[in-house]
Amino acid sequence: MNPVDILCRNAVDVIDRTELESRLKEGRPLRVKAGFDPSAPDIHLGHTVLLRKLREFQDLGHKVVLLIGDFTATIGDPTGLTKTRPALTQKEVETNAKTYQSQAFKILDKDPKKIEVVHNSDWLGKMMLKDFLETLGTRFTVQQVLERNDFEKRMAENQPLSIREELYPLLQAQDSVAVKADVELGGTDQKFNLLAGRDLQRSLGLRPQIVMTFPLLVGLDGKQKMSKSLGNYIAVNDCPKDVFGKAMSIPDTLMASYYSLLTAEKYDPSSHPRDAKVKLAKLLVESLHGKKEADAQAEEFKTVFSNKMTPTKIDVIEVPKGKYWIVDFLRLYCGVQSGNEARRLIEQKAISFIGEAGAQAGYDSLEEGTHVQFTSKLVIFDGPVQGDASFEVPFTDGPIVRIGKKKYLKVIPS
RNA sequence: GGGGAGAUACCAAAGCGGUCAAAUGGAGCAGACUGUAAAUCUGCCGGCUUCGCCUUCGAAGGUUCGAAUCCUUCUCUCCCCA
Repeated sequence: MNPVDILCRNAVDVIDRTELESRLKEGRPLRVKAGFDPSAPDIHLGHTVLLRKLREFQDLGHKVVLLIGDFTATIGDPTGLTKTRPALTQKEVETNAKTYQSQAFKILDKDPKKIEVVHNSDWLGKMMLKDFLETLGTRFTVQQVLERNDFEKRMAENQPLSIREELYPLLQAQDSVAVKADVELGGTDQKFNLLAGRDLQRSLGLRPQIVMTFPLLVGLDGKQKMSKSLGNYIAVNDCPKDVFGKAMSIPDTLMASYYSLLTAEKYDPSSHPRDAKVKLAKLLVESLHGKKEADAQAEEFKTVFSNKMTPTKIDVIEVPKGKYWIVDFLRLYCGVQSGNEARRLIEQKAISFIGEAGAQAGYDSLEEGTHVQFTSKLVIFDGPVQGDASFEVPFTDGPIVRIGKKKYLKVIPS
């Protein structure tokens, strides 16, 4: 494949492709900009679609300008939102910005010749109101900005739209001028902002950047774009187990797009959906945590879900010696939100104690998989243990508490 | 500056004096089933050692035996006119 085809793979818009071709022929490293607003502490696979593309540019010898939008994050990109985005404090932004960079480097090439990390507070933070009004304020009209799809939508739905949000695209455009971008990448929802950069450069007599947009990765729910705030994401920093598990939970219909946007492999629609998904999950774990983890997770998944066996690695909880009422026990040590939540789980037979019983009263005769049942006032174990809502810690060998299908906790007396 | 509409649980949205811990949908959790933690179906979904009690319906006061529902002030949002 020639470089242009590689770079344009998966792209939705390339404005303009012939320009891109001719600029690639100039034989110098192009400055390829992509901006990320550190609005949440971690980045997810949705971001990696762009990061992977940036990496392709790097591999072809170009220079990535990774723009951390620490200034714009305090504004809040209104893209795709139907309501005002809460602005972050300077401090939150700073913390997030740090983690962003290290996470982005999981995908990007760290060679200083191939990357430049910049923060837009360096120029936007210093911009005087006068400069702003003269440079940006005269080059865009309100109508142009309001053309934007989501602004239009918000107006139509009588949702608030703050002036600050409205100015966001202008700031992003200014970023392109500041970093002298040859190319800027973004999600399809960024098209307007990216084009604003192109317009501004042109109107300032600079070479307009080439704009490339890429599909938004659909989140785990199969409906909305992957985003932190919707909770439908796989984070770059998720542990291997979560990456694998979350990947397995995507709807089948998403597999083709995940394959093409997140892996180098091709999706084979004729293969068994489960196998295809296992392969996908492995590839994703591998890209973030390495091959070894990927294989291990695949094995583990088979054990726990396909063969319905107890997982090999279980989180351990330390519980001080003493007697516990089962509801308190779940709430205090097992991460159950409230007493009512614990009751519900018990009623729904979601709680079981697995393992060799110790000699202590309360659960000594529990069989493997015994259910703990809750009736109006008393907690009654299914087995021979009667009417007592409590049980003892320590155990000679603590039981494994199983909550639902997924969560296992090994109790260790402390 | 003038006039109108609105603020309900994680989100959306009913309710408009007691039967409201608050309909319904989505999200979430659990269960059944399956090809997986897909899909589908079922149950749960403020808190509390729970036949009961406590705290919630923008905020603060007030009317009433009783308020998410009525009144007053305040805060915020939207629409129309200027």
